[in-house]
Amino acid sequence: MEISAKYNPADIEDKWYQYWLDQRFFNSTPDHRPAYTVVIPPPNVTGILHMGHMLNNTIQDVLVRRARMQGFNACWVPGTDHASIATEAKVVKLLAEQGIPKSSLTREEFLSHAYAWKDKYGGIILDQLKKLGASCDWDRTRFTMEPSLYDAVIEVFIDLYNKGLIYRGTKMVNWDPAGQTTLSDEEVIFKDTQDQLFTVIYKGVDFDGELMVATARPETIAGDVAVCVNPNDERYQGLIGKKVMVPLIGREVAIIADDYIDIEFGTGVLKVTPAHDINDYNIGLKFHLPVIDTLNANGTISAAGELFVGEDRFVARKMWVKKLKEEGLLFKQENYSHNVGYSERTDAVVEPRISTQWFMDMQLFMKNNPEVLSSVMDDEIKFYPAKLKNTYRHWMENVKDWNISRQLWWGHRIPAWYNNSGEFVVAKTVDSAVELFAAKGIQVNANEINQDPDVLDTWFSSWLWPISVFDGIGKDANKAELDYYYPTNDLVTGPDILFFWVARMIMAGYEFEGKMPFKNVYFTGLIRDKQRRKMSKSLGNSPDALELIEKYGADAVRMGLLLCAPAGNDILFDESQIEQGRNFCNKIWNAYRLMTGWEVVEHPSTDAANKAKVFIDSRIQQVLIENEKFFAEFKLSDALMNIYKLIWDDFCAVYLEAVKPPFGDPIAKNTLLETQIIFGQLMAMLHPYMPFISEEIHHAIHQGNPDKPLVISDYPKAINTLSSFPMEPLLLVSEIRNLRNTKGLSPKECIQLWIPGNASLLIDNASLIEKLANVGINVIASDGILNGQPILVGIYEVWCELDQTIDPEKEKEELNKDLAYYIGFAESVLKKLSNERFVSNAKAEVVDMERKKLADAQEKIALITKRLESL
RNA sequence: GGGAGUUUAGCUCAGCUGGUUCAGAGCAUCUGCCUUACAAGCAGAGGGUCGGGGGUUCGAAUCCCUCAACUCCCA
Repeated sequence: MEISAKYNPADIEDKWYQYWLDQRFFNSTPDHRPAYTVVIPPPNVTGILHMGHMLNNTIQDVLVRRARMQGFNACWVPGTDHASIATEAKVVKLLAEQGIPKSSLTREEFLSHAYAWKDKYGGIILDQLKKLGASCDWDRTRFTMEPSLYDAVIEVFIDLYNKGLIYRGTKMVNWDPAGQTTLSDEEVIFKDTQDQLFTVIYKGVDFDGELMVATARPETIAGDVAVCVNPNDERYQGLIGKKVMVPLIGREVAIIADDYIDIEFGTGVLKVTPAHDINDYNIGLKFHLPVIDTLNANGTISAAGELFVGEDRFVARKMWVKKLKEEGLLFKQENYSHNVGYSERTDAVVEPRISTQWFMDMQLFMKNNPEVLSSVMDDEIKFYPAKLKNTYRHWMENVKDWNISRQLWWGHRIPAWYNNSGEFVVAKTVDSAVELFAAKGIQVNANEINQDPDVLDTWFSSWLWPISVFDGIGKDANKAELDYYYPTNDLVTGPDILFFWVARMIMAGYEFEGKMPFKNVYFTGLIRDKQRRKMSKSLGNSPDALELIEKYGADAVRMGLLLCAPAGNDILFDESQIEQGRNFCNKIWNAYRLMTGWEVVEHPSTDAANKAKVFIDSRIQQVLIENEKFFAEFKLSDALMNIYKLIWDDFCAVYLEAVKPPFGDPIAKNTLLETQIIFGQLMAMLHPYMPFISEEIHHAIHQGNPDKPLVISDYPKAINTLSSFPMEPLLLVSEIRNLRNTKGLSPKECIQLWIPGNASLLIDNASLIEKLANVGINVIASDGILNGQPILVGIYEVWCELDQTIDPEKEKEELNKDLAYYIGFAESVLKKLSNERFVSNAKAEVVDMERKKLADAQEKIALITKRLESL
């Protein structure tokens, strides 16, 4: 049967994935083995797979598959997040396109639309992850709004409220006029924005003259309740306490003084608008000023704004400017760049707004749970890369109360109940709410109280994820399962959700379980294009993830993504990396193809094959040892590169070439057997990275009937006792090939080589050298000198038969160059060694090493000198 | 405005607490090869004052100071 010279992943990947699923290899139930647990960062339920997901989930899969092969009870829990504001925004948009405004719908109607949307698109992304090879336990798939996880969120809210950690309060919050909801501080993205700074004239009421006030937001002038200067500002000393007229509005407001004012900024005069700026709000509190809210929830001017009522704030700004100009009240306008907050989800400019919302008391929370910070700082929870510890600490030490209520419908509804006079209780059901009212001495009927219409921040549910996926919250908690899988081992996620999610999972872990949620956090980088731009739809630089898999195969995509993905570094994506992955698959495929073509015969292995086996065994051990270290530090790219080189350079280029019989000849049965075992080991090492092709080869070399499929086979273990293979024989091979290249000799032409009798490292491996370099080896006396081309290998000088006469001048030139280098080198080492302070201060090993370096160099110098003399 | 980080070959990155001939890897490049596993390949080669300057040290890519450029986080 002819086997294709090109590896064809499409034939193979679906077959094995289905097989793994059918055999339930990804499923986990608690047993006697130690658990290895990963919870997936739940993607948005209606999301589709993009490059970031692929990177993130490939990393998780590598970790999970490796752990599974190492004998852990590996459990990777998949699932999706309801993504409150993101999903609601999508549904609202879709309905609007159908001509249905959200405001025309009842809560129930809207939710049924939202669920319909979720049922249609929900979980697509999980199926896409299967294409990637993700070895999740799909029976454990969870959704943050499914009943039990919903209940967990509600119970946690009630619990925290009863502990005094959640409160209802009125303060300035971030308002998203597009989503028409409040946001947490983390959901506000500050961006440098080009605006205009307007200098507006405020005429004096009880003094002659006027004040110049600089503002970027003239549309909020109607909300001015004072103007403020710095008490130390000489320009305005006489004016404090006097009054000015609010332009176009005609309200008289006082000139007050406060240290907060920056004398340097603008004109040194601030218009105080408590409803629309947090700093103004604080000044307002201090001076007991009224609050005039001139904006509606949707960002249009409210009746209190008096002018341009109903216009959007940005339209109104232009109208204000025009009108001020007309009235001669605009002194100047200039370009101005400053930071403006945007909604993470809707990208609308966020408005500061005074509002009554639910908050979590972070001060108290952190006081109750000091481990949240200390566990990370003390490396009980390890961050990779560790530099993010600083960021984490900084956030933790400055964290403000968490606004957890959202004016949305898609989410976990806040379990608070209000009576007609605005009093409230927090209870899971209306009945218990009635009882709680009664306990407070308030008699109400169930139909007299209303549940809070708002829902909770998405992150208020996902912060429970590592616990709630095991049903670990609440009185019916499945503690046995939780104790087995929790704390989870590794979390793989992006640094962009360090505060949103990682920090809060740590908080929830300690608050509700008294334990960390995970032991290690691996932060991936962002995927960017080759020009370091972020991937985005509008730039069109984001490749379709599934198309890539289709074109190159999942193994190739996985390898391409991981080749250059150290923790915390951005990935500069380029399709050529995936081509490298594909080429590697092809290389492996052809190694297999080579083996299938051999006829087998019962005779002993060749000596070259035996030597090659010693070589490859030692290399495998070396890589296993190195990779254990790499994995311990989450250096997955380095470990992969190590395996790549092991397979390509050591196995294919050296081992297979050495055991390969001459064309048409059969191979010794034992050699083939050993080759298959070695190939199998290599595939096992590769399997976490490239699961499909490794499984395919594993089955193929066992004639389709291995003891166990690779996915649950043992990961090869390092044996520390194996001695290493000397490098000299392969160096010599390389030198001979180089010589052939420079002299234009065909690789087919066998050339004779003379090796001195004391060069045991070379003589022991003569058969290997002969096979790889196509030479015939003759052993001569150690001090014999022959005609021909000398080659220096380590400290040995070997001679190569050449028909071509060599140019003595050129030869001398090269030898002199070498000589100069070694003499210089020896001198520097000698200088070091004759330095009293070096010998006394440096470690003994270092000094010994230097002595050996000197000895080797001197030997080489002698060799070169001898050669020069003979020319 | 505050904080963190980065700067090593054309590109992407390794080089841990200073000391293996330490200046490395992969890719790219160049040269020669259609050598019956693989041209998605084989063999070989050439690339760097380790951002600039200063200092500590017997010894600095590595530690300290300073300047410059870039990135991220927070307000």
